[in-house]
Amino acid sequence: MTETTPNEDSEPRPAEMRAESFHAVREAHRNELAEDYVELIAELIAQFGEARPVDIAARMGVTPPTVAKVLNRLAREGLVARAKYRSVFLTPEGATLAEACLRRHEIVVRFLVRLGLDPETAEKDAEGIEHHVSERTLDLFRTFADGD
Amino acid sequence: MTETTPNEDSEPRPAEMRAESFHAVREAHRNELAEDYVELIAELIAQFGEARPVDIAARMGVTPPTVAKVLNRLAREGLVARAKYRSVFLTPEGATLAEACLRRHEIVVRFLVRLGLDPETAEKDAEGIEHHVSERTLDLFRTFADGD
DNA sequence: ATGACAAGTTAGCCACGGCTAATATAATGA
DNA sequence: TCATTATATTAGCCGTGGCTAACTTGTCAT
Repeated sequence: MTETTPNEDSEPRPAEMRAESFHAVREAHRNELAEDYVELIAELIAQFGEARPVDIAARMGVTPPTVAKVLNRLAREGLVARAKYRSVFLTPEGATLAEACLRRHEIVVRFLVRLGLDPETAEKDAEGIEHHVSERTLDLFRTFADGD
Repeated sequence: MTETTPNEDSEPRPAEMRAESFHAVREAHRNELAEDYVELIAELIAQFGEARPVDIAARMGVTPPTVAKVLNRLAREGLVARAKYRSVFLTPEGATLAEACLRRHEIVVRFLVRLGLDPETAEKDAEGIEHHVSERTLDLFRTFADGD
């Protein structure tokens, strides 16, 4: 069975097109955590004037050492600035990313609520969905949320 | 920093509620790859009568050794059955999971298309979104896709 | 029947993001 | 002040899922 060509009438998506989709998903996963952190940091700063690892940990639902590791990566990637044993701040790039994420998050939540979902579940689902929504889809979401 | 919600003194979500959301997302991620594989294997079997690692690799966009590793995990978890150097098959549990995934995938795609997205992008986005949609949201998607 | 090629596996590397335990620093209050 | 507590970091473990290189097995044609 070495045939690579399906002889059925229903046309399945070509293998390399599929591969592309999964590539995109893996790509999204790599950015996902960074976006969640940056978004959260922005919120904490807005709320408390600073973002402490202990607060990040509580809200992300992980332990402080995990936060430390991730923050190191974010710092390495230029999204976050920090001094040892001090609070975390966003670089300009980090702030830009955070803003974009917040906007996208808001759109997804509003969309889901408009669709009829309770705000609670909407928040939860949005957390997972927001990183996998293309620009085109986001536009459709926004339009729909804004009143169709 | 500007407020993220129209109401300035609106309560931010409690920390542990947020943590719960992120927990759910991480949980989803752990199942995600398994679901994608099982779904793909089901399709390959339907199409060719068997699922070969080399075909899985091509469609997942990864190398054969990666496929081998993941298949080992799936076998350990009882989703997949296999003999060395032979094709892969689904256990009853694997088949059940695959069926559920295919259904969900279909619903998400139909929903996105109904929203106005081109089928191509719909497929891509669905690949990422489908694993993060709660039952409640899926119901709403189905309803919207089916008529309205 | 055998030799060449395709396919599958194993070994071994890496980065990531979880964790616990131990340590270092900061902040607080008696 | 200084001892205690709270917070942050480091060290070190684990599983996962990428990869390449090397090896084994299967398949097919001659």
